Amino acid sequence: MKKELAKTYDPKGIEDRLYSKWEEKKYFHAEVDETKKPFTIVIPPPNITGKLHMGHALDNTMQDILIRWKRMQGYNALWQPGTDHASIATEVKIINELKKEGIDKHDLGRDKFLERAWEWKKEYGGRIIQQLKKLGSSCDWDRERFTMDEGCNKAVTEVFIKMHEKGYIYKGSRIVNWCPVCNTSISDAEVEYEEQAGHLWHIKYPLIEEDGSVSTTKFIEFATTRPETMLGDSAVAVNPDDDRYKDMVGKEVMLPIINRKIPIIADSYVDMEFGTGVVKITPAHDPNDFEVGKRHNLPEINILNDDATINKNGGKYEGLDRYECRKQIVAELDSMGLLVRIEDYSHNVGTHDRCHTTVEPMIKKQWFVKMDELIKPAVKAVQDGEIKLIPPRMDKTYFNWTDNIRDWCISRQLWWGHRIPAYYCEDCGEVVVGREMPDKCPKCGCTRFRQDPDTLDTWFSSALWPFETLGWPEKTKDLEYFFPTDVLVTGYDIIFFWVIRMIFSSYEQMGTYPFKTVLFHGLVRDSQGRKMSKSLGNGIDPLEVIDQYGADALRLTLITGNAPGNDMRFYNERVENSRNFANKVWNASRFIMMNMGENEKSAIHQPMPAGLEPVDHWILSKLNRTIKDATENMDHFELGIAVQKVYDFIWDEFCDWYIEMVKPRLYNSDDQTSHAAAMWTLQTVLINALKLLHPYMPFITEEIFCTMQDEEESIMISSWPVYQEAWNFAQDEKEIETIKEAVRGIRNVRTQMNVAPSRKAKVYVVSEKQELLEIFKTGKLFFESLAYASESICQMDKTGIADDAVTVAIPDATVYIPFTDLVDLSAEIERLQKEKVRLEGELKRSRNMLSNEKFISKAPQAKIDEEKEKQHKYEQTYAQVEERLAQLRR
RNA sequence: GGGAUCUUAGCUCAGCUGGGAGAGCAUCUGCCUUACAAGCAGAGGGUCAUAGGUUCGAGCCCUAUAGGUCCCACCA
Repeated sequence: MKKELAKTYDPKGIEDRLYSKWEEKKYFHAEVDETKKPFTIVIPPPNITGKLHMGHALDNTMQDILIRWKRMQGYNALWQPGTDHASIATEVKIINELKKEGIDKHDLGRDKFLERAWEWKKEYGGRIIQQLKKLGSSCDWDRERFTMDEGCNKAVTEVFIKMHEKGYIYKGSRIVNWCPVCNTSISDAEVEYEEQAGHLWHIKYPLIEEDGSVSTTKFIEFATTRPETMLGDSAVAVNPDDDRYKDMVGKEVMLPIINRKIPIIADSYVDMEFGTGVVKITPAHDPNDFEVGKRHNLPEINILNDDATINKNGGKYEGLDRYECRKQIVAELDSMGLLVRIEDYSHNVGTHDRCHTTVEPMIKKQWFVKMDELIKPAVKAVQDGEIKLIPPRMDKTYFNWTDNIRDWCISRQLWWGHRIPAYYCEDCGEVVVGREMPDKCPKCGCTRFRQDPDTLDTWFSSALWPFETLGWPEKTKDLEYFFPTDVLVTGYDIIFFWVIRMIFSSYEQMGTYPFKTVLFHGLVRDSQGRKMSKSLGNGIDPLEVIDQYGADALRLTLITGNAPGNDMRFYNERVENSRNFANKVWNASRFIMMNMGENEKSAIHQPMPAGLEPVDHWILSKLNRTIKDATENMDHFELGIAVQKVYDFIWDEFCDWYIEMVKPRLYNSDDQTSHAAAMWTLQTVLINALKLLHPYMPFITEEIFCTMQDEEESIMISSWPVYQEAWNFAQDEKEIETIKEAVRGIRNVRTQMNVAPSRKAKVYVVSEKQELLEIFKTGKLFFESLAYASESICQMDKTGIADDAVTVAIPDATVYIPFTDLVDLSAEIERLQKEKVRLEGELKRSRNMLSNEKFISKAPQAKIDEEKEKQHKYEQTYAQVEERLAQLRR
């Protein structure tokens, strides 16, 4: 069979065609099959707001590699895909879209808003899926899910109810991070701290005298970064061990402006070293103060509305924005003589990671998940190694989270998301958690209910992803067969958001952990090591890279030279190298196909023919080792190392040596046996190498595989190569390495002596070891061709070799090349004489220069040194040339 | 403040359990040799951050120092 390939590999057209073929043939689809072992990966669902970025490309390439590899190994491989509703991210997008149309979300109303959101989902939800397909992802698209589809909604409701029944979900009053712009509470993890220049206002409050009057002489001084919160102060605190204030504890101060008497309390939270050692306590607007307030039973006075304007508790300041209020309060305190001084102060301010508004700590009624019990099995899983994190150092990050776990605030004041299945009795306020609106109130018997307006944190549904996608809460066959999944591939940045929550949710609901291994990757950064971001405009669009270089090149680039969990830099030169490699593979294949006879059957299922030569054994042996090593590396999730080995094998061993070595045999049709052996080996090695490469570069390998042979219809369902003893030829391997040494040595000599490529020399291999000479004799043809030798003569001693022969030492042997073979004697003498004259000229010039007093005294030292060095070099070369000339004239 | 991680060739990075210092790009020198110039053959270039220690032996283990990055917490 003889087929032609184009001269360079052009991925355009090929990729889409092959992907359609795979989809049509249902290769990605997995069904329960008890005769096979399952291998399951569940995709980290990309946001429906999303466009494929480099992080996705990396994440999904890694998953696809694992899935394709396991599929080839005979596993029933399922890659479960889907998308995430991403509540706040999507809601913000839609709000912005509405804003452009001049519509406010509240004017639109909840139902209409949700209609818009679903339209959004319909329009953009599929976009990223198309992009994943471009990458070559072999997901089972028949099973595509969405975190807010009916099944997931059922799962979420079920989990909420069960956890509520068990007491893990409760409604509580807590300080939450409140975003006044998004009008919602946000989790700790969504708060970004920014260093901001601010001020420290030193303020004093007057003490209350014994007789109840406000002192005009005694004050207590403290510092604050947020003077406006004084409106909600309910105490002033000092450290109980602080001698300076010991006698003041228990007394009261007068809160100015508001004119409220508040106590001076002692609490160890106060740091004596900081400022004056006094802190004002505002339980409703500071998390620490909240805790202090709880300990001392202080009133929690909320002074802010949800939009961060002052509420009625702020008295005359009601209605003002928090910053405007700050200004006015400072001014008023100043006018009262209570402002001591203002200090510049830079401190960390919490901001909302989506809109960068400064978050406001506020007391709110929210739904929480109690974490202390739930987290225990999640800790144990990693401690006991039941879940392996790769790289293992991620354990530390993991435990860092679990050790400092706080209850999880799961309610969000958003519309787009799973609505909380809690209902409030309109009459008595009784809370009923259930699958649907209750008929009547269990407490007062009335029938009027309203559902909790809040939705759940988007991670609540993501936490159930590994089992809800397989049918839970129904008891499905899929669930029984494919769950728990095998590997989770994700970025280390969402260990807490997602990984931990999946682990405890799965353990709680399923009684088992959701996966056995978590493979982490790092961030893809730009060429300068910066995060790729929209605001910097330094993002590289994976789709553009695919368009320019092909998906295979992109995939290879993302995997090569990167270790698990490490960040990587991305730049085009690296992609070019990958593209070049693709082209290399393409051309090697093209070469092999060009040499296949018109009606020659491919070697794919042919047994090893007789007459294989040592070179053939050598490359089979090398292939065998590559199969073993690469597979072992993949077993350990060392994808970068594995593919590097395949790359090196293909380029360095197969292309640069083996193909060159067999060329003489291919071009010479006299020896049919030798020719056939070479052809079989070429094809066998290529096909196996393609298979090793397929998970990394699925398109090009498939295209070549299908062009080359008709016996199998796709490489992606072919079998993964297996190491076999029959392909182990340690002796031949060693021998060929010796020949390579010799060839390299000869090439070196030729380069150093500047011998024209067209000039062929006689080569003598001299060794006392008869076996070694035999090896050179067997490899005669290719040895001569690689060493540019006209003839190679193997002998045990130096008889007949001229004295002027150039020597190349290799282990156990010496190679001699007659000098006159390499260089034309008279021409060389002529060249050397010319060189001698030139050097004499240079030396004269240099000597003149260095003996010139003006030059020595005025030129910069560097210049002089440089000239001296030059002179030295000339002198050396001159001596060499003279010696060489004398030698040649003899 | 706590933690993690990094510091290896000019650049970007591999280097798995301690024993050969490596790749790609860049540079220099030859080659358009009938698979590939997106290529071939060669070359130069590194006290593996610094200082100690453990070891027969350290890029790899330990301690300290310096610098970079990231995460967490956060003091009014």
